[in-house]
Amino acid sequence: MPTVRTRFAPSPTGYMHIGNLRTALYEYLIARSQGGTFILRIEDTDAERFVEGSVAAIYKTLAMCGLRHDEGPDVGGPYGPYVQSQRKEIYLDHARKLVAAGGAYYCFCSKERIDGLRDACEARHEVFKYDGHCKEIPKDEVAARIRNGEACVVRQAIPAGSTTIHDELFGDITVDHGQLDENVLLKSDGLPTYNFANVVDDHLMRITHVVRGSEYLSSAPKYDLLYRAFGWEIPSYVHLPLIMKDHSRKLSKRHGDPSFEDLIGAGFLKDAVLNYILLLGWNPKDGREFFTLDEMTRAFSIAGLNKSPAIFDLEKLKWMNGEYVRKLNVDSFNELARPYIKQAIKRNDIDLRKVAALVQQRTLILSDIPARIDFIDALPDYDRGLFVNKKAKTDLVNSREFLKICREELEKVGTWDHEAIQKALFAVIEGKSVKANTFLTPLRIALSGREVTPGGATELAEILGKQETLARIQRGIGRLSSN
RNA sequence: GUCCCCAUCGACUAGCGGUUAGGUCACCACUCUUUCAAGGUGGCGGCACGGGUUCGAAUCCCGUUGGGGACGCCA
Repeated sequence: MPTVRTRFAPSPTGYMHIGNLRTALYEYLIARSQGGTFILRIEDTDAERFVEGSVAAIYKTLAMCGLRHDEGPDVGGPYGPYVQSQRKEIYLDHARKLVAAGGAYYCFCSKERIDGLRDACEARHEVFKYDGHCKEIPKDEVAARIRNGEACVVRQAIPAGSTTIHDELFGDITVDHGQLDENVLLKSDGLPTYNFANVVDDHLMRITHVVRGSEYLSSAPKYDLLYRAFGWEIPSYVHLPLIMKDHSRKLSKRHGDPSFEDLIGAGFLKDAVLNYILLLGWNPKDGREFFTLDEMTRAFSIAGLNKSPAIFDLEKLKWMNGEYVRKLNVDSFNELARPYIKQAIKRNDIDLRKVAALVQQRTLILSDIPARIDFIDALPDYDRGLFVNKKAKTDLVNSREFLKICREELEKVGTWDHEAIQKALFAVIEGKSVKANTFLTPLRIALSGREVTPGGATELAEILGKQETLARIQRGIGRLSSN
């Protein structure tokens, strides 16, 4: 059995879409799970849609996600070049061979004529198909017209009959050739269309598993016809279900849906994103949900792929991201969260590592961090109504009393660390037969001006420092004393 | 419109003739707690519909409905 070879073949037309990344991931996994080879090929045959910088984005994303390719434009390989715009001669040569073999023919129809045909069809509510106008031009006339420099394209010749393709996921699908259009394979600029370049390259690069989105499923019979006309072996097809925004719309940048770059920019972890999209169309059958790339490679099989489209659920991604954030070791989290923490905290007397330790346990996405901790920099204005909490059994009166006790006790604390603060306050709590919650809530409110905070009262006090803590307590007492 | 594909809780899914239809997210309740999270416990909620086949259908077949995809000198 030949080794499995898959390829990721993106067009450099913009950012990395979630659907693209998932396709790349599955292609990588199909290859690696069977000890195979993963290839990167750039499909840049449409000069008009080329976007500067998108090839760099492709490299960056693949590298970031650990989807290392064995062959590609940047790393080379035995079947290069791996950029389609550099393979022009190869396509031209193969187009000639295909014409000679009867699988294609030259077409001299102008774009205007085709457009006219298309418009007429549309007016009659019919599906446009090329009318075969140039199909029967004699060979010597074709040669003469080409010699004269007349513009032409190469079209696929579709014989009568029907084709049954085999897909690893969808099984056998039979299509009558009457449904198939004789599409352009080689454009008048000499560059191939996807239909042609894909077949030629996949064959020449020895791709064993052609993995792509299910939007290509209905044109697969045309590719089979091409392989056959060349006398080539047909590869295995794996058409993947689409990723949807909701029941009726594809996930797409146009609708404002996030790209991979967007998600990373919003504070999602790449491991979480990769793990989440793994599960959008594939499952391990044993209920496991968390996978490192290595674990994915070991667990993956085509049998676990799903046929129906999956809706991208940002809520579940957030949950999963939170799980990943919590599992991060302290140093990694520190490094990742530091920019977000600095965004909220400008003071330089705050131990940012301690802030990070608090915030790590309750962060879903990194970009949520600043809003949770900005009270550390400056105490926000707050309503004294915050001191009234039914569950904690606090009200204006006992809050004021407890804050005064806090002030007294904390003033006496020498070395300002968490242990000392806790010791001082809990000594009072134990002596007063009051719940810790009741006693500490007023302090937490006074220190933060917030109902919800990362960390408890003692932890906030430690981070703020003695002076600031006492000042804020004083301010709380002031709030509670005025009428 | 034509052709192709798909169909289990709101979402992701397990199930491949006999299950009280299972898990995860979300939601709700309770619990734990120095707030909120996290954790723990429980709950809500589903086989699109109609025919077959079968002793027995979520599972197999047909149809209906719904949804998606394709129909470019785009990929």
